[in-house]
Amino acid sequence: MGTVNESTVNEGTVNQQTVNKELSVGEVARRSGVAVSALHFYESKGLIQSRRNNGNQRRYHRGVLRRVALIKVAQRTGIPLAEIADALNELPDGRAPTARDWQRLSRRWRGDLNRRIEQLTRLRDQLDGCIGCGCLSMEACPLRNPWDQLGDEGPGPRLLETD
Amino acid sequence: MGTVNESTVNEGTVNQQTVNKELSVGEVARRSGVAVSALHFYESKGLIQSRRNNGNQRRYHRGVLRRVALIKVAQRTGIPLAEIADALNELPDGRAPTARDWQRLSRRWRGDLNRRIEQLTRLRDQLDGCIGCGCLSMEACPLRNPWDQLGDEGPGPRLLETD
DNA sequence: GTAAAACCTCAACTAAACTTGAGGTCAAAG
DNA sequence: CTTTGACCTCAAGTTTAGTTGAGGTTTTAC
Repeated sequence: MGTVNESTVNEGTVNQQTVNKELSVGEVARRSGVAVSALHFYESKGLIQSRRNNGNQRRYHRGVLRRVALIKVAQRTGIPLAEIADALNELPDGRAPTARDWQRLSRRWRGDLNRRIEQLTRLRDQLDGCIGCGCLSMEACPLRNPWDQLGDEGPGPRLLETD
Repeated sequence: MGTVNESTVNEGTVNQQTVNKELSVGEVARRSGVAVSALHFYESKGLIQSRRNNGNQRRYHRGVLRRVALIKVAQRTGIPLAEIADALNELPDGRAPTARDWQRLSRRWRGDLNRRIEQLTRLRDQLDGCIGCGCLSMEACPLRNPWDQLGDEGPGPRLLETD
């Protein structure tokens, strides 16, 4: 064993470049714009999966491209890999994810993204007035103060910060 | 030498809690919400300065509170410490920074912040449509594709990503 | 059939932004 | 005056997100 050409194993009668062809790690890297080492890394963190061919090389289902795409998108929104992994692991295990599955993820992250955008927007709106005018004192300035989250009653004004 | 009480050295006739009093690292930590170790760290990176008293303990000018405030604000906008340090080092060296000085910093960071907000907003606007509808393929989806920056002509559409 | 390109594993390194700990000094309170 | 808490320095550890390199195997191309 070990000398059988993969294409003999994997392909039926169809052309090489067809839908069913599995992807090598290099191909995924090229097509996704993510380094091979990063793909290895993602796999080690459970973000993507691969099967191995006869020679122990990774072979990816085409769906991995979408997963990687999603990972990158989520990262751009500022979500850490661990959370992305959690979310991805809630995708159905056996079957390929449906549009509805992707939508659920999308909604989940959209919330985070919205919160992040709001936070930054609030920050921006205060930046001029606040730093500019010189009111940026530790106790009085809404831009400042570490009690970012509402709830535990920190001293001082978090009027704008946390509304 | 070494036994003189600091208050003898530093204070005039005025009450302890007055304007001129220098702050210990612990006080700065408490008032700024930043850990002592972080203040040490900031100092090592040139973000803040202190003088030392007789016993080699740090004593801070009150202005440090504003600097720390600014550092935290800038960090929230996603600016790395090294860049914050650069910006802060452009503040006047001898005199205390004026409102105008702070404004200059403010403007500088406001730009970054705006760009970041725009990026995230664009991302959000595409997230539903794009992930939701299932168009998230490596080649065609504007959410995806690594050529984030316009300029070098990557293959494929970056219409929405980079406009 | 051989050489180059691609892959494999595993360990170690990088960078940012700090934190923790050890071992020792200083200062404020009783 | 002594104890306790605040400080000091310096080295090492932590987390996130990977990259780099050594040493070895597989695939692909001529």
